[in-house]
Parts: sequence; structure tokens; C-alpha cells
Amino acid sequence: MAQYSIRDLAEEFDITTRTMRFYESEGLLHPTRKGQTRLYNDKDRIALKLVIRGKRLGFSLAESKELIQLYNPKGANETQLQRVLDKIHEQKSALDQQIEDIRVMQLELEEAEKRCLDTLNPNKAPKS
Amino acid sequence: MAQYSIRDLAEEFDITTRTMRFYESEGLLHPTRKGQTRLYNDKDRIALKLVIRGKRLGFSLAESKELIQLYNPKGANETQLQRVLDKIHEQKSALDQQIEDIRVMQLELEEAEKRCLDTLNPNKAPKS
DNA sequence: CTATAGGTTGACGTTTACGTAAACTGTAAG
DNA sequence: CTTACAGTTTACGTAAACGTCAACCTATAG
Repeated sequence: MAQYSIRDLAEEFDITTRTMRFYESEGLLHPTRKGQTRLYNDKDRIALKLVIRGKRLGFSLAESKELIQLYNPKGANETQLQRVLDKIHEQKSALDQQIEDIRVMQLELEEAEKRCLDTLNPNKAPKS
Repeated sequence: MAQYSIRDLAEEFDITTRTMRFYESEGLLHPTRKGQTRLYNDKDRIALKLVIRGKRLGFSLAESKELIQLYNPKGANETQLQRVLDKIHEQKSALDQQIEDIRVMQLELEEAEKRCLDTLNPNKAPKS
């Protein structure tokens, strides 16, 4: 298992070390310590990747934290696993909604683009 | 052109009237007044719809405001229109990135789901 | 006329997600 | 040894996006 310093990951994901310590204080990352220096492993790296991607999708840290927990439901009993499955389905629906939103936005941007082009170039047979 | 009260739109989009007044103070909405009461038209409604959808996609109000302006580049000269077109292309790229992020998340959720199901049901030929 | 419901403007409070600064420690280089 | 840098904690600051509350106006049903 690879080991990363706080700087390694901060640079890789283009965030500050402050942010990484903040994420730790929020329970999103769980580095070990060598002395008092933080040491991150691949699990932290993956969690961080989830958080960063989540941010691009407008997820709050709390939501990303849930996602991380969905990702490794270690030592969970059946009832808990069922709840995890429910959450997963919730998340999938939310993502479907997002895709639909994006589709609509893309269409609207296309139209806006056309309007712009028509204004710039009103010669191309605008209406018969 | 239809007219809406602040309550009409607040209920339609499930936000508070406080939020609508806040959006106005941020320059996202431009209702007229009947006396001192606000009156919204279809343009405001569309702007509001953009904002709400933007929020679901993690856009800030400032970003949504830009989107609104892209949507109706009234009285713009050629240079401005070209800038609008550039913005539109930026937005399209950003949306493409989001779709990619969502795709990856969906795959990861699929895997997480499988892991859950395997844990609940370890009988189905887990490895040959 | 009055009560009630909805509208208005401030002004201040709150949460999230960090930034910034101060003060300390550990380590490697010159 | 001292300089320099990277790491640490603690604490306070801040911007965004509203919520909450007070104090007011006004319209209309009873």
C-alpha cells in the first residue's frame, strides 16, 4: 500500500494542505501519524478523489462523506447493508436527475448559441 | 404575458419568498411593482428556472446569473456577442466534464451495489 | 372597525467550506 | 549552530446563500 504525504495529495488534487486538514477534522480522511506528521494511504486517496468529484457535481462535504461510507460498508449487518443499498439507489436517482438537468441545459445553450449566430449573421435564410 | 405573484413562483419552485427577494437583490430577478408589491413575468420565471436547475448542478448564483445573461444577449454588439459565444462554449465543456463525472460515479455506485449484494448473498458463484 | 393574511424593508444570525495568521516543532543543508 | 522549510495546532476571519425576526403597510372579509 502506497503512502502519501499531505503535500503529495494536495498537489495531485490541487487543493491546499489546509483543506486536507479540514477534511480530516470533518471525518472525511483518516491519515495515520508518523510522530505528528500525517501519512495518507490509498483509501484516503480514493476518498479524496470522491470528494473532489463530488464537489464538481455540487455535493456538500456531508454528502460526499455519505458516498465514501457507501463505498466501503465494512463490518455491516444485513439491516445496515439494506440501508446502504437504499442510499445507493437514492444517489443513482439523483444522478439521473442531474443528467437530465444537464441535457436540458445543453439544449438551451444550443439555442442561445443559435440566437447569437443569427444575430451576428442574419443573412442565412432566417425565415423562408 | 403572464403575471405571477411572489407566492406563485415561490410555491412553484418550492423556495421561500425570502429567497426570491434575495435573488432580486443579487440581480437575478427583475420584477416590476404594482404599488410596492412585486409582479413577475415569464422572463423572471425562466430565469428562476435556470437558477433552480443550476443549483441542482452545483452552480453558484453568480454562475447562474451569467447563464441568464447568456440566455438573452439583448442589445449586444459583435464583440460582446463573440464573448457570449465563448462563454457558451465554456459552459458546454463544463457540462461535458460533469457528465463524465456522473458517469464515473454511476459506475462506482454499481460496483458498490454489487459488493453489497455479494455480502448479502455470497452463494452465487462468487469466484468460479 | 378590526382582525387576519399577505406584502415590504432592514438588520442580524447561521451554516458551509475553507483562508489566514500566530506560534511551535522537527529535520535537512550549509 | 543557525537558517530554512515543511509540518503541526489553535484561533479567528470570511464569502455565499439564505433563515429569522421585528416593525411596518394594506387590503379585504366579517
